[in-house]
Amino acid sequence: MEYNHRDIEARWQKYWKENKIYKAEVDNSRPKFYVLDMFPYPSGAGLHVGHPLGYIASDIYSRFKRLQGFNVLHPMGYDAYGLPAEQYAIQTGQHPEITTHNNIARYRSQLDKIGFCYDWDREIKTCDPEYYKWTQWAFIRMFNSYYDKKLEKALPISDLVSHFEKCGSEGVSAACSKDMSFTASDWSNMSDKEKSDVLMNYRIAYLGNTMVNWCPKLGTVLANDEVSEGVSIRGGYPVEQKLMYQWCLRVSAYAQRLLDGLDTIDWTDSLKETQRNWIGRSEGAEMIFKIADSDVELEIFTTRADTVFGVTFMVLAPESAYVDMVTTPDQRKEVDEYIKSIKHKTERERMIEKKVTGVFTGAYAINPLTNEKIPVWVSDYVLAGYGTGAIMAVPAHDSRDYAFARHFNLPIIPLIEGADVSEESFDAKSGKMINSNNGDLNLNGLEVKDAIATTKRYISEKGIGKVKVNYRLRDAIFSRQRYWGEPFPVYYKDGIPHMMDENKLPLLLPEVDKFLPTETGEPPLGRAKNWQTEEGYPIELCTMPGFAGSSAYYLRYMDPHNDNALVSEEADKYWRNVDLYIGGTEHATGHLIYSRFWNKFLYDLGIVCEEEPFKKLINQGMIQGRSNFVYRIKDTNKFVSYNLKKDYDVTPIHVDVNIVSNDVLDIDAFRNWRPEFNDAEFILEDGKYICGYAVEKMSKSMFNVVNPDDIVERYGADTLRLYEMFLGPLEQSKPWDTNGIDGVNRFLKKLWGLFYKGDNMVVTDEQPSREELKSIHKLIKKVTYDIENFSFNTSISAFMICVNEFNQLKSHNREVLMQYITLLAPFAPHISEELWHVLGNEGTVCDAKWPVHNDEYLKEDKVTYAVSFNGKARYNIEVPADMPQKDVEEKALSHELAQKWIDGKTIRKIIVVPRKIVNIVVG
RNA sequence: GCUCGAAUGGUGGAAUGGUAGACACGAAGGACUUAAAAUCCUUUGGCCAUUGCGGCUGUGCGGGUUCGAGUCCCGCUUCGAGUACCA
Repeated sequence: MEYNHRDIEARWQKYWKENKIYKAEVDNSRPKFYVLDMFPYPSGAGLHVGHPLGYIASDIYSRFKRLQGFNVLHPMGYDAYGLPAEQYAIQTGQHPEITTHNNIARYRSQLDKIGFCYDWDREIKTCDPEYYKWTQWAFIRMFNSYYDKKLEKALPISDLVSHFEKCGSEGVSAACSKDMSFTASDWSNMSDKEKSDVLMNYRIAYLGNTMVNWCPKLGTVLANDEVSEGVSIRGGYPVEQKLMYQWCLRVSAYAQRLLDGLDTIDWTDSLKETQRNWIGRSEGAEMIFKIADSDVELEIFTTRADTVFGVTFMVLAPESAYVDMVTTPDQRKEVDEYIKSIKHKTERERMIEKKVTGVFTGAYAINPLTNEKIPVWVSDYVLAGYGTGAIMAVPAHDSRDYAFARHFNLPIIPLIEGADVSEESFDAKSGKMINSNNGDLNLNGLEVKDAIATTKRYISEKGIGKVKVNYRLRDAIFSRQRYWGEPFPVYYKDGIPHMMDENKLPLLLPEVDKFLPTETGEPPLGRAKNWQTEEGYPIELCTMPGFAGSSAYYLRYMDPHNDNALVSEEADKYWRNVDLYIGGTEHATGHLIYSRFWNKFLYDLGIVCEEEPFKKLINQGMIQGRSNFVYRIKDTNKFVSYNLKKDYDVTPIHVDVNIVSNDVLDIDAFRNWRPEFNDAEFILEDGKYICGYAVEKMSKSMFNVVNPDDIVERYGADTLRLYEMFLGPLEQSKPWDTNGIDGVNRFLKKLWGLFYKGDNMVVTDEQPSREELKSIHKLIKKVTYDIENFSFNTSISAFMICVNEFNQLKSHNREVLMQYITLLAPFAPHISEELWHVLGNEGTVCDAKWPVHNDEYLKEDKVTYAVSFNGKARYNIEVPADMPQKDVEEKALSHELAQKWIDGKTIRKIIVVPRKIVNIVVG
């Protein structure tokens, strides 16, 4: 019997599906293991061979854990809301739901062919009302909560209301947009609207006026992680800053916990570092600078409290509220003009120009340590969104302040010994302080580090500042002016937002005639008929962003059909959190922050029992495309082979990689590929046309997309799975190259050959030989170790070596082959399943037990030592494994070649590394 | 600019501080075949020697630690990823 992957794979996939082999249930008698893939956005292009890389890895690990006796939860679903479906809907009028469902069906059929062990009964789609009900529910809970900074957890907003009723804002330690101060009677005298506004300042999901990334081309707001270098990540359209009244999530309240939590989880250092940078904790001081001849006080944040003696001017962000407060009448016109000129520049333009601009406000501040009057300027290099939107400028020790001072001729005072500030600023945080003594506070001679601490202490005591920690992490903007997203469960009564009754969820996404904004510029939901509550109150027109649906999907998988809770207590207590999460790094500052935030919030509410959602995370590398080129001689239809092209004037042309094999062009296929190549002529080398190649992104336009379906059809899913893993280390990015796939396919055929010679089964039943046992136990040890370390490429090498050994030993032993098949089952489940039955087993290979190696079989009778002189290996000696060290040394020295390398010199030292090396030091 | 990561044959890549290049692809030669495919065998880092089967050299560059460094430490170069007026 031949190895026929088509028959085997189709048959077993059908069997697994019909018998629900991979169904997972809560089972308190067995330990759980939760393996999760980042669920895909089902794009119209379908899967290419790069997509399943991470899925194959997680599938191997899931099957491995299952064989080890764990109860494995391994689900899959779809992140179904997203811009492409909506853009497509705008162009074609087709409802995004239809597009999305078609794409999902396509993804599903592609995934099914690869033989994953997903429990498809747990499939979820974020656009399914049964699912997004819980996204809306979580939003309501966030609206009804505030964050207590002292207790470091979210609490019901009603607690805060009771506190206001009793004591006003006194003693409140809640995370808020801006500090507020009012008494209990102030509170009781407030109107409903005023109370609502005050509470908005504290809610975790709140409406706020925030500077947002507005993308005019997409007609919507974007979150910080959806923007890169001033353009939208999806589409690459310019993004500008705009003040808008938007729903936001108070992620910033969780900044410290998000930071601390990183120490408790097993993620790569680089990913943790990315999150740390994104959270951007900086310890410093907040200080007050009084404005001369005015009541206004400027509050600034600095990490360099030691440099106050060198502050020679202040700078305000153009958007700062301070600007209006301090600008003098005679400077008013100039300041207004400057701010206007900044406003209609996009973020991108500002960044590209990098020109020093600014304007004097006419006001002077007083340096609290020197009592000197220093000018207050406005400039766009100060950001409104960070700190207080105002800074103290120390040109000698900050390059931006330095550039500004140079440009506007402001004084520069060096504060660190030996710092030469004639050409550039001295930004280093080290050195001895100078010029820093006002009689009361003397920093001179101190190291920068100590000077910072001393100054902090001093300003706290004098009441001119306090120690403060700042975070770069912003609140997440949660409104999108789009159609294809979760509707907010919010209605407005007298202009005050109210949450809908949780029991009436889900609030279904309404139908609209077009997927565009209304004529009056309202979001597409403005087109929905009767978009109001039963009582006639209008419902929110924005929808939620893409990350809403993906923030808690891993919890829903635990209990996907529960209509009464996001996840039941029983399911949550059992499955707890994700033990292994596999996905790309691109979500480092988006999904992976939001999910952690969302989970921590639910943890505070007592809904989930683990504070971190993803215990271990592996980032699989990207699979790039490998494009092929043909070289057309200019102004002809003649193509010259790669190594001969230097003699001609040629234009490289992308050629479909599917008609190229090992860089050799299939000439007939090429002629048929496109009409203009029908009569193409070729200059060949050795009778072949060799193509050039380049590594590029995998995309249709480069003709380098390889579809997994084609590989499965030709070689089989098992070969695809093995080859994707064999390609290189999981976490490394690498180009797809179909050259070499024959190697793993050959391996499977060789394996098959251990069972069948022609049509005869050749499996034998005698006792396995010592060599066979040694070979298989070596493999058990290696493969177990490799899977645990995600070194799938090297374990496949080990499988190949073992098959070659069996072939040499002419080994067809049933017992040994059974173990081999079990080890291979995670990698190549179909052929393993088939051979498992060939060996006469019932059930499925999933019922097997993962073998454990026995060191007894790995013991050698004899050991080879490499004998080296001064570290340079010269010859080998073979000795009995249990030979004492002294005798090994003697044997090494008694070798016929020993004298040659000792060569009259004396032996200084002999180092014996057991079973490895004898190093003889001579000299 | 800052942070993190990487650099090993023609190619993808192996090497708990212990004989660098496992395994695979490709290439070359051979066997089988009328022929091709498939399969099997041999060779394959470089240089020299191959009627002496061995020698030298070699993991981006320069130092260091060590009996011994691809691996550890210091200083560079190049490439990749992330991030960026964050005070």
